[in-house]
Amino acid sequence: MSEQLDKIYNPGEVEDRLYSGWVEKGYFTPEIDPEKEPFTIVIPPPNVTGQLHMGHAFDETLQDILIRYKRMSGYSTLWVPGTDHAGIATQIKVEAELREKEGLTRYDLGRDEFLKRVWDWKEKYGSRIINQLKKIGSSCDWSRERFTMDEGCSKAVREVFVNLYDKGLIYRGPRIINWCPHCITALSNEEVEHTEQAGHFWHIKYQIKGTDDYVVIATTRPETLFGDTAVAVNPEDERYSAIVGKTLCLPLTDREIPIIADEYVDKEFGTGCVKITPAHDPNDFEVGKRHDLEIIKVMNDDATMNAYAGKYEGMDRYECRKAMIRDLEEMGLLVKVEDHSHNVGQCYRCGTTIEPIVSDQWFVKMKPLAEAAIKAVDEKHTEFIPERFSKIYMNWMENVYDWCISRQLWWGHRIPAFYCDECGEMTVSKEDITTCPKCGGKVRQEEDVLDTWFSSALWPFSTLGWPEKTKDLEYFYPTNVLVTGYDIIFFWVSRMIFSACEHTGQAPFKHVFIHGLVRDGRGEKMSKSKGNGVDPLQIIEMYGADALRFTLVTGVAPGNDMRFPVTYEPPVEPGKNPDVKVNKIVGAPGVEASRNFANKIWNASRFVLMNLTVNERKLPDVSEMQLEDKWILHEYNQLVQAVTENLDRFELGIAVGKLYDFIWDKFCDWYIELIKPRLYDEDCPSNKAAQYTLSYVLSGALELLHPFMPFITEEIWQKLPHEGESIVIAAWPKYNEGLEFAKEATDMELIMSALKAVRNQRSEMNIPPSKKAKVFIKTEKADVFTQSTLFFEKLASASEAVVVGDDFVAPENAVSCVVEGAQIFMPLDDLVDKEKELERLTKEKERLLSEIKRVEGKLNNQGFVAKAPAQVVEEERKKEAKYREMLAKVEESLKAFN
RNA sequence: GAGGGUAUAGCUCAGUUGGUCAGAGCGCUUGCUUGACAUGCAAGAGGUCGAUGGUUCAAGUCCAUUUAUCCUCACCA
Repeated sequence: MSEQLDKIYNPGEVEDRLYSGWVEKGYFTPEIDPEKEPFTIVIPPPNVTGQLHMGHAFDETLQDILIRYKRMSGYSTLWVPGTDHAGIATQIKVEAELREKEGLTRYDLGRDEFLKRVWDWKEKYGSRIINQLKKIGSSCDWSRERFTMDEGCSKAVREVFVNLYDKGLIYRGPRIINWCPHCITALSNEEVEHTEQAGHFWHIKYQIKGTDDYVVIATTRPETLFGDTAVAVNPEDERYSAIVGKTLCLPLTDREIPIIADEYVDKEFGTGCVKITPAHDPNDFEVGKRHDLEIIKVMNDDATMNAYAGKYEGMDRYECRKAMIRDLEEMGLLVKVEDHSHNVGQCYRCGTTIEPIVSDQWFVKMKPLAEAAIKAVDEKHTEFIPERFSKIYMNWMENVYDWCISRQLWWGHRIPAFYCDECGEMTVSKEDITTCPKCGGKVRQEEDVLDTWFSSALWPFSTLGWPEKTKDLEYFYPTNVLVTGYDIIFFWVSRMIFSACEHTGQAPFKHVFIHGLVRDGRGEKMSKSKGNGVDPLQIIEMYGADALRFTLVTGVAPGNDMRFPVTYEPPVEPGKNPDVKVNKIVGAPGVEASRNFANKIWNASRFVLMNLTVNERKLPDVSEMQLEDKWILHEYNQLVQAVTENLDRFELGIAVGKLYDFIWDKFCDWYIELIKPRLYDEDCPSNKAAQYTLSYVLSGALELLHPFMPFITEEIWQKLPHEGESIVIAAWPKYNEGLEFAKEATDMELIMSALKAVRNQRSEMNIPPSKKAKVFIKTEKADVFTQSTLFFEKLASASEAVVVGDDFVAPENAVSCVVEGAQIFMPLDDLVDKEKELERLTKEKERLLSEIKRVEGKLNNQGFVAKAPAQVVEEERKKEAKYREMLAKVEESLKAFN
C-alpha cells in the first residue's frame, strides 16, 4: 500500500482537481429512480451578479452537508443550483457602471438597449458566483442550473400571475406605497428598513377662514402641507368641537380645506389637530377615503416638488422643507420647533429615505393566500428548525397586508397586462398579445416589472419544471429541506410557502432549516460599507475549503449567529472597523484551528498508510482483536450512531463535535499511540489485526466526516483500501451490533485512567522524562492489564518495570494515586516531595469525602429513592461504592506514607 | 407598542429528552526535537452557568419575575 503523503496537507493542490473529477463523473446528477427515495434541496439563489460572501459560504456548507449525507445514505439526491436576477440590485449596478463609464442614464439608452446591457452584464458576471459556489465544494447538480429569468421560470411567473389575477387575488389600484426616489420605484413593506433618526416637529398655524383664530398642527414632514386636503380632530375632543366643519386657509397656498372629525386622531398626542395628506401618508389616505377627500400628490417621482408646491416647485423635498419653514417663520405662522426622534424608512438597496406616496400599483391580495400558508405550518406539513422561527413566520402571516408587486424598473419579469388604447380594456394574458381581444385595437404592455421576490417565491417548483408536469416535478417535489438565514423568512420563505400551497396544492418543503448570520469578530453585521466583511475565497485560499466549512459548522447551534474573528495587518484598533483599502486579513484563528484538524487527519492517515501492508478493507477476526481494537471499534460504532442521529436532527454542530473528539482524541491520541508497538513489530501475532482495525476505523471515520470536509476525506479515502470509486457515493456507515464491546470499553477506561494517573504523578512531581521508575499497580483486575501488552509497552519507555497484581505490600517512599479499580505506586525515593505528596493525598481524600457526602445525601433522600428511575438510583449506588473503595485506598496510602 | 434571541472559563462558543454537564477551541502555566503531525505531544490552572423566586426526589436545562444586551415587526401626524 504504502503511498507517501506530504508532511503537511496542501488543500489548494487537491480541491480543484477533486471537484472537477466529481462533476465529470456525474456524482451530483441524480437518477430518477422509483426504487430510491428522493431527497431535494433548492438553493437560495444568490444574486446573479453578486459575489460570494461569508453568509453564502455558511448557507452552502449546511446544504452541502445535508445533501452529501443523504447521497451517501442511498437517496436520489438533487440539489438544484441557480441564480436570481435580483431586479433592483442588478439594475442599480448596471446603471452605476453606465454612469461611470459612459456618463449615461438608462433613459438615454432606452428600455431595449438598457436591457441588452443588463443581459451582457449577466453573461459576464453570472458565472462568477457559480464558480465561487464550486470552490467551497457544493455538490449541486449543475446540469439543472436555473436562473429566475430563464424561459421556464418566466413561464411559471406568467402562469402564476394570470392564475392569481383570474381568481381576483391580483389587483391594480391607487394605494399608498413606499417610494424610493433614487431607484424610482415602488417597494414592498419588506424592502423598507427603518432607522431611528433625529427629526423635528414643526408646529404650524392654519388660520380659520374669516377669523383671526387658527389651529396649530404639528408635522414632521412640513413639505407635504401642499397636499393637505383637510385637518382632522377627534370627534370627542371638546377643545375643537366648535370648529368642526369650518374652513381653514392652507398656508403658502390659496387653497381652503375643511376641518373634519375622525376617530383616527389621538386627542392626547401633539396638538390634537392633524393635517390630512391623503397622497402622502397611509393613515391619511384611509381618512381621506372615509371623508371623500381630494388626493393631491405634491412630489415628482424623484422627490422634487411639483406644481402644487407653488413657488417651491422643482426643489428637492428637503430643500423645499427648509425654504418653506423659513417663509412660515417670517410670516409668523411657525409656532415652535420641537426635537423629535422618529423611525424613518429607507430603501434596503440604496439607503435613500423612502417617501410614502399614493400610486397606481399592482398588489397581491394576501389574506386568502395566507390561510393555507398558516395551515401548512400549523399542521406541520412544513416545520421550522429551530421551532421558534415558526412563531416569527406565523406572526407575519397572521398580520400580512397586501403585497405590492409592481416595480418601476426595467430589469425583471414584465407584468403580462396589456392595455388597449382604443377601448381602454386591460387584458392579462399568459401569451403576449398585440391586439385587444375586445375591440381589436392595438395594445401596449404594462411598463412595470414584478418584484424580484415574485419569481423567487416560485423557485421550489418553477425550477423543477412547473407548470409542466415534468418527471422532475413529479419525483423531486415537494422538496425536503430549505436552508436559509432568518433574515429572509418574510421576503422569501413565507412567500414560497403560500405560493406553493396555492399553485401546487402542497407545501414546498418539509423542513425549513434556519441559520443565523455570520458576524465579524465584534459581533457586528458584515457589510461592504463598514469594510468588516471577510471574503470566503480568501479564507479558502489561506486555509482550504474544508477548514472553512468545518469552522462554519463547529460549535454553532441552529439558528444562532456566529462570529468570525480575523486578524489584520496592520492591526485594527479595538472598537474600530477595518479599512478595506488599508487593512489586510492575515489570519483567522477559528479557521486555523480547523486547518490544524485537517492537518491532524492528514498526518494520522499518513501514518496509517506508512504502516499498512494489508490491502483490504475488512474487520479483523474477533479472536484476533486486542483490547484496544475492540475499544476503538466500540467507540467508532457509537460515533456512527451519534453522527447519524444528530444529522437527522439537524444538529450539525454536535455531529461535527463528536467527529472531532473521536478522530483527534480517541483515534489519534490513544488508539494510534497504543498500537504502535504492534505495528512496528511484524512478528507480533496481532499485527494484522491492528492494521485492519486501523484502516477500517479510519475509512469509516472519513466517510462520516465527508459531508463536512469533502476534499481531504476523498483524497485520503482513495489511498486507503476501499471499494467503489469515490467517497462521494460510498455507503454511509451503519451501526453494527457486532461492534458492541461494552466490557472492553470499560476495561480500556481503566487502563487509560491508570496511564493518565501515572503521567499526572510524574508531571506533578516534576520527574524528568529521563528518570525511570518502577510502577506498581494494585488491582483486582490484573488480567485487564496483563491481557494486552500495550500498557507495558506504553510505559516501558518511561518506566523501569511494571508490576501488576492484587496482592503486594505497598513499596516505601512511593507516590501513589487511586483510580477507579486500581491503585498505583511509584517508588521514587529521593525524588518524592513528601510534603507535597501528603498535601495531594489529603486533598484527594477531601474530594472523595465530599463526593460521598453528596451521593449519600441523595441516597438517604426517600423521595429520590422512591421516585427516581431505578437505573439512576442504581448508578448512584455504584458511585457510592466506587468512591468508598477509592477513599479506602487513599487512606491506606496516607497511612503508609506516615 | 408587539414579538423574539442571547447572558456558561480571560476570549469565542457548545451543552440534545431535567439525572457523570460543569465542556471545547483559542489564550495562559509547566515539561517535551517520543521513528504521522511543533498546524504537534503530555500535564495543569481557570466558572456561584446574569439575578431572585418557584416546580421537582433532582434545574445551565422547565416556569415566573427581574436586569443587561441584541434583533425583528409596528408606529402618533
